[in-house]
Amino acid sequence: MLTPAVFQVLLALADGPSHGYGIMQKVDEFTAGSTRLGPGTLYRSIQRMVVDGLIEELAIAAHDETDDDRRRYYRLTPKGLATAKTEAERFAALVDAAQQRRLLPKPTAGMRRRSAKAKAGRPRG
Amino acid sequence: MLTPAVFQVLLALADGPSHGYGIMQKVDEFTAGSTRLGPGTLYRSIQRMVVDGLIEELAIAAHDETDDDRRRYYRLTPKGLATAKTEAERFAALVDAAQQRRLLPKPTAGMRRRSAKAKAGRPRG
DNA sequence: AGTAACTATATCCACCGTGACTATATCCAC
DNA sequence: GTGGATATAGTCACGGTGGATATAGTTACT
Repeated sequence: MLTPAVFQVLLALADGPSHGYGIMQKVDEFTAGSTRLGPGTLYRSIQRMVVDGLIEELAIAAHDETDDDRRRYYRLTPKGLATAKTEAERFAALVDAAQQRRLLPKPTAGMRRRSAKAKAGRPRG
Repeated sequence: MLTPAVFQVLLALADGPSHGYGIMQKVDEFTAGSTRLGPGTLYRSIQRMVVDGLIEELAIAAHDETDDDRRRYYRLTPKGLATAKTEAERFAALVDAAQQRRLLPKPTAGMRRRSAKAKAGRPRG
């Protein structure tokens, strides 16, 4: 089982490569402030994840050498992506259990997911 | 933020009152073995939750005095129910984020994944 | 140019939840 | 009554978390 912080970092990086501070902000977004990822937890989690092969640091030239020198960019490894999927399924099972117990409204068709996007590119099958 | 163990106990009790060992088994069910709640964590969590007013112990007469004397039954308090709902929403937001990032298939209308076997779903992209 | 606020990474420490093991006792089947 | 499952509970080491702190580069404002 992943730690919450690790899962959140994986989720943030599933959008594309980012640096520590950027990860923090993304996590802030999709958790709507309900969970805050402090710097201590964040950077320690990143270090552990690199060691575990879930993420890898990008060379400076790989993103954009013109931006802030201090930034260190990371991206998901295939292993990290697979791990994120597995963990997401585990979470989905819990949410499912919560729905069955009426703790959450069951998702009805087209209800409150992001409404404005009619585009909806389906995951290519 | 709730600890994972506490949330699982709340989820188990959302089905109705149960005792410690029964809670353990229910958690085993809806997590499909992906998370195991050991006795140490379970009973300590229960104690904490009683103190915090999330659950309360039932008097023996309240359930069935004929069954196992050792069993101690618990049920959700209104506060526990509300807490479970809040936490479930937090989890749902994470699952939502995972879906938007293609880590999980999006639930399409009519395709309700309430049965556990829908797990694998579609061959990922 | 000076300075304040924000960006960015990193470490330290106390707290506490977890997991695994162990202990104890009761229930049920044989 | 013996054995295995049921049932509750305590102990202990491990480690993730949160918050504070440190340090320094960047940007905005005057």
